[in-house]
Amino acid sequence: MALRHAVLAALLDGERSGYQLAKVFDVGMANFWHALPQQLYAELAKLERDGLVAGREVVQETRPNKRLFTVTDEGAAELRRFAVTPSKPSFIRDDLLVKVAAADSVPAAELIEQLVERAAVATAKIELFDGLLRTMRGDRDEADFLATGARIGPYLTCLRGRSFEADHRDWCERTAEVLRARRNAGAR
Amino acid sequence: MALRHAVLAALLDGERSGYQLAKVFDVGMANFWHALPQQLYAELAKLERDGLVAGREVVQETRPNKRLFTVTDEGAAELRRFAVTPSKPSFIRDDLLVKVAAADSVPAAELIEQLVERAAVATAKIELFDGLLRTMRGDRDEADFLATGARIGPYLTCLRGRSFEADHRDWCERTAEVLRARRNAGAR
DNA sequence: TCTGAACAGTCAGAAAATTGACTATAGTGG
DNA sequence: CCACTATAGTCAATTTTCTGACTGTTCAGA
Repeated sequence: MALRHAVLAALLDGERSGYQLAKVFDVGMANFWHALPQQLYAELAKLERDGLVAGREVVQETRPNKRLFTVTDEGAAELRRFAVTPSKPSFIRDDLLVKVAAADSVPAAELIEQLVERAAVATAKIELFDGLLRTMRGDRDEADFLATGARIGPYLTCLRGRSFEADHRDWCERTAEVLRARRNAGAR
Repeated sequence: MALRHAVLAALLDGERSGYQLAKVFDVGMANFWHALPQQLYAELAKLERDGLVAGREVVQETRPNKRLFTVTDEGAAELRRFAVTPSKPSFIRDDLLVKVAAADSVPAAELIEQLVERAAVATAKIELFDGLLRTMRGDRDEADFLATGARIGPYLTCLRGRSFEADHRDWCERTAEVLRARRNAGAR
C-alpha cells in the first residue's frame, strides 16, 4: 500500500503522464522507490478509480495521445493520512550483500569485480543526483534553499539518495580492498 | 530467487534450525535481507526438495523436536553460481522517504516526530551491530581480523549495515532540523 | 499457581512486484 | 530506405512477499 503514496507524492510536482512517471521512478524517485511502467499504469488506474487522482486526456498530433494525472483533494487528504501513520524501519535487500555474506565460500575475483562495478554505478548516481540537486535549488545555496525554498521534499529525499550512494560506494571500495588483500596474502 | 541464496549464506556458519534462522533474519541478516519465519520454513522445504540443503531431525526431550539444516555440496555450488551472476543495483524503498518527499503537503509535526523516532531506532541498531561486530572479531582489532580472520563475510555485511544506519540517523536528524527551522520561520 | 516468554513449527490467502510479451506512431542517423 | 530510439501505453502470468491465524511444550518469575 505504499506505491500508491509514492505515486501521489510524485504527482505533487504537477500534472504527469504515466510515461513521465515511469521515468521519474527510474531516476529521482528511484532512490527510495522503484517501479516498472506496468505497475505505474495499474496503480494510476486504481488511484483514479478511487478518486485520488484525476486523469485528463491530451490529444496530440505528432505523438500518441496521453493522459495527464493530478492529485485530487481526496488524494492530498490520503497522503496526509499516510504521513501520520507510523512507518516500519527500512532495510537494504541487496543481492550483492548476500554475495559478500557468503564471501568466504565463493570465488573472490568475481566478487571484487562486482564490488568495483557497483562502486562505479554509485559514483555515476552521485553525479546524477548532484545535477538534480543543482537544478532543484537553482542559483541559491543549499542552506538558503532548504530554509526558504518551496517544495523541498524531493530535495531532501535526493540528499538521502546521494548520501546512500556515497556510503555504498565507500563500502564497496573498502570491501574490495579487504578481499584483494586476503587473496594476495593467501596466494603467497 | 534471492531469499534462497540468503538462506544458503546464513547456513554457511553451520547447522541451523528454521527457528534459529528466523532470528538471524531478524537481526544480523536483517541489514540486507529480512524475512518472516513462514517464508523461511517454506524456503527451507524447497531448498531441501532441490537438494541444496540437508535436514536432520533432532529429537529433544525437554524442547519440541527440531530439524537442523546444512548446505550440501550442491548448495555450495549454487551459491557460487549465484555469486558470479551480475546483480542489479539496490535501492532503499522506505515509507518514511515517501513521506518526506511529500513534506511540503503534509503536517510537519508528525513528520518531525517520525524522523526523531527513526533516528532513535537507528542508534539502537548501531549499538546492536557494534556488539555483533565485537563478538565476531573477538579480542582482535578490526584490521587484523579482516586480514586474517576466518568467515569475514558476515562481518563485512554487518559493517555495511552499521554504516547504513549511521547515515540514515544523520539524515533523519538533519531533515528534522530543517523542518523544525521552517516551521518556526513560518510561524513567526 | 498462573502468566508470559522462548522454543519449534504450520497453513491459507492476499497483496505486491517482476517477467515478458505486444501495439502503435514519429523522428533521427547512416 | 533501414534500423533504432522515444513516445505512450496494455495484457497476462508468475513469483515473491506479507498478513494473520493456529498448535503445542517448557521454563522462569511474580
